[in-house]
Formats: sequence, structure tokens, C-alpha cells
Amino acid sequence: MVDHEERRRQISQALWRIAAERGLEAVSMREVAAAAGMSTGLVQHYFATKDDMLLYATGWLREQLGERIRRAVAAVPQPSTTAALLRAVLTALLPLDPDGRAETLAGIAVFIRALNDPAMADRYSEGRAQLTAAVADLLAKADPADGGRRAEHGDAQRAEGVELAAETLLALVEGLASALLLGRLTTERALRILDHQLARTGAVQG
Amino acid sequence: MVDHEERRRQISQALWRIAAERGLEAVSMREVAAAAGMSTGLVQHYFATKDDMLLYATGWLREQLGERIRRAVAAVPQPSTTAALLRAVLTALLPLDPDGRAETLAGIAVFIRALNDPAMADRYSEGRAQLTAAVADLLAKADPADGGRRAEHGDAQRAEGVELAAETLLALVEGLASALLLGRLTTERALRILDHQLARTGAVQG
DNA sequence: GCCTTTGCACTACGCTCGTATGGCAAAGCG
DNA sequence: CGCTTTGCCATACGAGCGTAGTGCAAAGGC
Repeated sequence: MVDHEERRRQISQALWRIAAERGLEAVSMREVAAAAGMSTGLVQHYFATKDDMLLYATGWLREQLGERIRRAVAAVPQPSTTAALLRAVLTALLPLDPDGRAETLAGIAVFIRALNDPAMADRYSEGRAQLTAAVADLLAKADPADGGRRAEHGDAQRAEGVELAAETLLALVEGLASALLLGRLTTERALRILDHQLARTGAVQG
Repeated sequence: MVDHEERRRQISQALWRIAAERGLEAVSMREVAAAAGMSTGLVQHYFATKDDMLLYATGWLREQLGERIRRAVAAVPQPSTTAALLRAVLTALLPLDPDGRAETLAGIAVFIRALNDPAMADRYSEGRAQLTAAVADLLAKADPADGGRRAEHGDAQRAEGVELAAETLLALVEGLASALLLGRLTTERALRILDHQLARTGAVQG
């Protein structure tokens, strides 16, 4: 017997390798098969259509991203501060090493497709919503002792501010990611920008 | 006689219309010709190859973006504050109306191509550099009366801080733009985020 | 008024794409 | 052992692509 899931994972991996190297437009059944070291027929055997393949591959990609974030969080030295965890999550979203670069490129490919494909858009937005929630959660915990502020604003307004800050950070990270991909920003500079923003967020939050 | 430039502009317009509606991958000589109401041969007559067409079209797109920003700046009510000008430039980069949406989508198409095409990457980065410079310029002017700070930091460090802030704002705007395109953020929310950031930038700059 | 240049249309070639289909060896099972 | 299922390969078809080439009508200069 053959491990079908394993085969599908192999194919997904080959797909994103091509997408990262030459763009999603270069992804074809034949190319994927060649990159995976299989016959075209075999790929077709596991994915009846190209859309099936892409759908599975995007799901797999999301798992990969989740794992990447979990790894980054786990790598934060103990005892971990909430601020450090937040930074770990956000930097995990930046293309700072070859793997990260490939994943970011693949993510962009999904984004592009989402622009003209409602099903993909749902999938994408759902993932982003989870991310936003996670970041907002960390921000809420990281909230510095703010004395009178808590009296000033109600809980609802506080949550609103936190979510706004989370969306700000994620949007910033997205912009930094594309700049990094084009080499328009160096790693150091991107991290400086992110850290600067994190410092401000901690100070002025709400 | 025929106005060749006008023809080329018409073709570029048709090209971006398709790219905005169905992605750059849907752009073909035949599709562009059809959208422009011309024969395929005519398009071919003005652009010998597809690459020629794309190159011209991206140049045209940049002009359009420049004009859009100029219009936005001109629309700022007099007497204009530097902060208002800055906000005008940044919001002009967001897809807030159909035209802006089309231009943003087209910009993304260029970005994607730039990822795998050095010539395009140069062109793109150059444009972004100009934008960064313009924003940094505005930020430098908008610098609030900061008393001792000027004594504290040298001019070089001040310039560095300003450029960092400019890159932060542009990265944020880029992230906001993609969120807006997917409907993941509302216009109001994106503007709130931007304004919030602008407020922080004014206060904590350097 | 001819004749060259200009502006444009049409067709054809070679290629790659997604997908459908048929066959074939090996494995599993009664 | 025989038979069915599984896993895989090879080929073919129709469509769309970029591009090359040819032809033809109108315009412009002499």
C-alpha cells in the first residue's frame, strides 16, 4: 500500500517550490510532476484537476505556516515575556530565510488567486482572521500597567484598540514582507522598523 | 496620420482593465485587442512582442499613479498643512474607489512580475524609492517643534529617523491596500488605522 | 495620377496547457 | 492459482497562447 497523504504532500511541496521560483503562473501539472520526480499521470491520479491540487496545496501551506509560527514561539527563551512572543509571531511572518521566503512567495500566490476566486478569498481571510485574533490576544496580555486608562476607557473600547493595533502590525508586516522579497529593504532595516513599531504600540496603545 | 502614443495608451488601458478584472495571467495579446476593440494584428503592430507591451504599460501605469497623487495633493484645501498633504499622498495609494482599485491591482501585477524579472524589479523599486523620498520629505517638514531633540540628535540621525518613519508608513499602506482589496478591511477601518499611525508618527518621531 | 509609405487585418505555425482515456504490471485476496 | 483491485504510465485531443508572415486599402508626396 502507498501513503496517499504523503504523495499529496510531496506534490504540494513541488508545487510551491515552482511557485516560489517562477511564480504561480509557471505551475502546471507537467511542471509539478517533473519537479516532484513523478509522471504527469501520477499527479493526475492523486489530483483529478488542477484546482483540486491547488486547493489541497493551499491547505497544506497553511499548516506549514502554523507550524512555523509554533516553532518560532517555542524558540523564545524562557522565561518568555508576552512582548517577546508577539515579536516571535510577527517575525515568523517575514521572509528572513530561504524557507520563509518560499512560504511568503507561496502566500502571495494564494493572495493573488484569492483576488479573483471567492473560495480562495474565504480561505485566505479566515487564516488572516485567526492571525489577527492571535496577535490581538498577545497585545491584550502585553498591555502595560496603564493605571487610569482602564478607568477611562470601557472594556469594549480597549478591545477595539487592541484589535486596531493588531491589524496595524499585521498590515505593516505584510508591507515589510513584500519589500524584503524585492530586496528593497534589508533584514536589519525591516526588523528595526518592526521593533520601532512594537515599542510605539506598547507605549501608545489604546 | 495616427497618434501612435494615443493608440499605445488605449492598449495599456485595456491591458490594465483585464489585469484588474481577471489578473495579469489573463492578459494575452488577443484579450487585450478584444478589450481595446481592435484586431489582434493591430496590437501586434504597435507592440512587436508581449513584453514590449507590458513594459510600456507599466510605464504608463506609473504616470497614472503620479497623476493620481498630484490630483490628491492639489485637492487638499488651502491653507494646506504638511500633515494634510502627507495624509493625501498616503490615502491616494489606497484602493478606495474603482479607479484606485484598478490601479492597485495593476500595481500588484507589476510587483508579481518584478519578483521574477530583474528589469521590472528595478523599475518598481525605483518608483518606490521616489515615493519614500517624497514621504520622508513631507515628514521632515511636518516635524513638530521638538525643542531639545534637535540638539540631542545630529542631522544625520534625524534624517535616518524620518526615512524609517516613511518606510513604516509606506509598508503599512501596502498592507492596508491588500486587506482592502480582499474586503478584509473596510475603508473606514483602514483610514482609522492610517490616521492613528500618522498621529503616532507625528508624536514619537525620531 | 502614379507610387511609395503607412495602417491595419487575417491566417498559419509551433508550442504548452488541462484533461480524458486505455492499458499494464504488481499486489492483495479468495 | 486465478481474479480483482490498486498504482501508475503513455498517449491523444482540443483549446489558447505568442509570434511570423502575407495581403490590401487608404493616405501622402512627387
